[in-house]
Amino acid sequence: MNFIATIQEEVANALLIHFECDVDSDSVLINTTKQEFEGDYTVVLFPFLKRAKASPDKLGQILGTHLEENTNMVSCFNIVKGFLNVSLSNSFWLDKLAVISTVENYGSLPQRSDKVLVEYSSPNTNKPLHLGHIRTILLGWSMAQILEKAGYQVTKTLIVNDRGIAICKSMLSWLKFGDNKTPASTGTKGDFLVGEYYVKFDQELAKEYTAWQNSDEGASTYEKLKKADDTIESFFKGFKNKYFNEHSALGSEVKAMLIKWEQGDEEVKTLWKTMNQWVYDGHDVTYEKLGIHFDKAYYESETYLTGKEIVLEGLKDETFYKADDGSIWVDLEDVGLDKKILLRSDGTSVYLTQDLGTADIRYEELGTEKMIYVVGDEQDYHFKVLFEIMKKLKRPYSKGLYHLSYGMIDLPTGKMKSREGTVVDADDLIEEVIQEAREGAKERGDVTQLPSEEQTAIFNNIGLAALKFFILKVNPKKRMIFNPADSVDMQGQTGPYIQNAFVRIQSIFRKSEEALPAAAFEDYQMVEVEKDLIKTLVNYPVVIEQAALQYDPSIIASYSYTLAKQYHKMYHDVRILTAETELAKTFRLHLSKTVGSILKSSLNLLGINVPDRM
RNA sequence: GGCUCCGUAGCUCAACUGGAUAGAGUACCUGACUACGAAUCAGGAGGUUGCAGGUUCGAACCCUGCCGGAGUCACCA
Repeated sequence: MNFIATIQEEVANALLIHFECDVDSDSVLINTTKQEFEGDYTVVLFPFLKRAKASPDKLGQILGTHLEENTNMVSCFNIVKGFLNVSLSNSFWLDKLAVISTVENYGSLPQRSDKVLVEYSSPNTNKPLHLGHIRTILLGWSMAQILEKAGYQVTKTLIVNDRGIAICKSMLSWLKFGDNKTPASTGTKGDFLVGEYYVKFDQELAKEYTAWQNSDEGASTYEKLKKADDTIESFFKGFKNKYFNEHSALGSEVKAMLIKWEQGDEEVKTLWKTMNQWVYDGHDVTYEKLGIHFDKAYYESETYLTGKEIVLEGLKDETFYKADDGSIWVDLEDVGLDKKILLRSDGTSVYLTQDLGTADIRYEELGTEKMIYVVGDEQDYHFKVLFEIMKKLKRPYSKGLYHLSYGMIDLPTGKMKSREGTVVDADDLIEEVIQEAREGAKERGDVTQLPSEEQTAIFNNIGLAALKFFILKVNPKKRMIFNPADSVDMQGQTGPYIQNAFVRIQSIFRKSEEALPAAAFEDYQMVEVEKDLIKTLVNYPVVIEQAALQYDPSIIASYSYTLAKQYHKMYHDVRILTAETELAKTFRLHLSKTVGSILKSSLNLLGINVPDRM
């Protein structure tokens, strides 16, 4: 099947036979030939010139002739400036299409026994999901699909940060200012309702802090602790944490609540459960709208204790050490990192503790030796540390850990900040793109006769395709800029553009009455646009492997765009149902059908569905 | 300040991991619907790849130094 490897081997063979050069066939670089030149694939000759002691033209001539004579696929070749361009024969490509069109699940890689876990989303239980979450969710979902296609057994998970001081803030705030309002009583989505009280807490705290700054105590603290270059403003900005921990009335109330929670206080736990459930219900609605789900959820509240045990064990076998105040640390200076705290002096856990526990629990339950964390790049350091600790603890899965680090999404106005109210809520954004799709479709009028539920499904489909493709087409590592005002495009390099190619294909098959004849078209002489499509189809498994290996869905995104683009061009350039000959028609119908199924398959890897009409 | 990442057309992104004249989309200008769906196709214009050196047959990519931006360096998560 892999003819590229065959070409590489033959080139290596020829070098050995004709020039006594022994080269590894893997090191023979084969590129797809650029559009401007004639040929399908290109052998780069430069690396062999010195060793073969031959000019590029002579070397190319000999290699090309060798390929012609020793493979049954090369039809001709040419040499341009050190590049050997070879063309594969018409029948070679026709064979490829015949095979691809009959293979079930084309593109799937052989099944492996490896189990992989993908973690994404990781929400807090005190606010709604926003644009940033959308990127993890889409990346995680897509990555899971890709890995499954690449043969892995995948479990999709999320970790919910359901405990800690932040959650207590919204709880306390609701108790104080909530008037017993519930999602049901107000008709507000649960995550938004809880989010309101979380924000409210910060506002009240800010008020309290301002008042304190103007009090005698505040003034004397400033005089006592200010540094030479401090202004009043800069001082109090820097002092904020300390104020919250040592002086704030609200602060001490919240901390008291956290302690009650840890002690299992009935009243606090009940409130905690109730409010968390409001948020989960809200988040579930958002996930549902996005068309994604999880196989299993983990909760920090259920894993942090295991984390503590791991830390204590590590202390026993001296992987970790205890400081004078009783806090427990790990020293990672031998691998170029810092010392990190794992357990506070009062015995409570920190962020790292929880992740240690979660990983162990997952491994025990699922046996996944590969775990992929889809988390923003602001946590690059955290994961470096986490993975090093696991190595030190000699966990069996420590070699299979990967942080799929993605860049933050910026707005044209700069960074999103929840405190400044510049976040884009996921729900709003989803509604917006669907609305956009709705208006676009209404204008075109192709679907307006359909029943309204069907229309709604189509609009959702198109809007989400636009949004998902827009985010997934960008390399995850890169920071990206998102302009919600322009919302998302539906033309050009977009999700709907690709969907449209699929819809056109469906439309053809609705119109063609006869059943598709058998794939007998050996004598058909293809035109360029048709061959280009087959070339792209042939590449599908390679692209999947690459995307899986590099943890990068954007590779799939650009692949499906290329395929759609080539199809649109062919559709425009040649007639299908009214083709010149029966042979051409048969060939094009088979080609169309295969392109359609690969478009569907590749979009599916991005979490995008294809409609039959739009 | 230390460490890490980033800088490509007006804008949003590519570039097969060191290969040919750096490609797409968008916006702008032109052309193509009585032809299988125009959410389409074709053409034009748009670049000193932040700057300066270096490495080699060849550099957006590797090395060095600047300039600009982001992240991180919490007993926050």
